[in-house]
Amino acid sequence: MKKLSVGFYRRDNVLQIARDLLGKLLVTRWNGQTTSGRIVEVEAYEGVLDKASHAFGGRKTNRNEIMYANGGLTYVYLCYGIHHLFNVVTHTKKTPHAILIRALEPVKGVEIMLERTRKRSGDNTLTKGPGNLSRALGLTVWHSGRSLQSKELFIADDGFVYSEKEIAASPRIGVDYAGKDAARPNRFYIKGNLFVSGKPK
DNA sequence: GAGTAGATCCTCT
DNA sequence: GAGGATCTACTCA
Repeated sequence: MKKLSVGFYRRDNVLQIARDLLGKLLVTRWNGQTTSGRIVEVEAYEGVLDKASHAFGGRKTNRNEIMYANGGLTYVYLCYGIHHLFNVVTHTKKTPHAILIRALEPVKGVEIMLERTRKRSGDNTLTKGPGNLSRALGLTVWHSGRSLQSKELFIADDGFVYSEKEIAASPRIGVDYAGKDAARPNRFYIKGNLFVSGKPK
């Protein structure tokens, strides 16, 4: 198992990176508690060109300035006053691409996730959807702007790969306000995986 | 089982 | 002052 290098995040094709993240392990390690999960659903946000992105048209604020940093950082932000959404910043400086991690398949520390989410049994809602997965891994805005090269928080490759035919693309979720950009097929997920958000098949 | 309202608060205009 | 990259629970059938 090895950490993904910064070179992985700094490529220019955010859609390719999003697709490559499927099957990788997202690992958090704090307070002596290790939790990890395999990424099964992501959404790519194409910076200034994408109306659904916080950085559309070159918008830059205190909140989203992390998107303008070099790839390989986290960008966590609070949505609807309740949910923390975990993103990975990609590309290099000045190009605010980001990838939203929407769902994981729990691998390690399931009990810890249950405790954090106050659930009793490990059903498939534990890390289904960006709000849930952030809660399960203990991610908050406090972690925004951190490096994915640290030992507390990183994405690793354990050699597992999904085949091309297991991966599906679709429009993104919850971005209807983005006009025609809402129809972009920037969401990638594993077909038939129980932890992918939306309606189960 | 499906559809909808309410939660809840930070950020930007 | 409005609205958002969401989730849950409750209603109704």
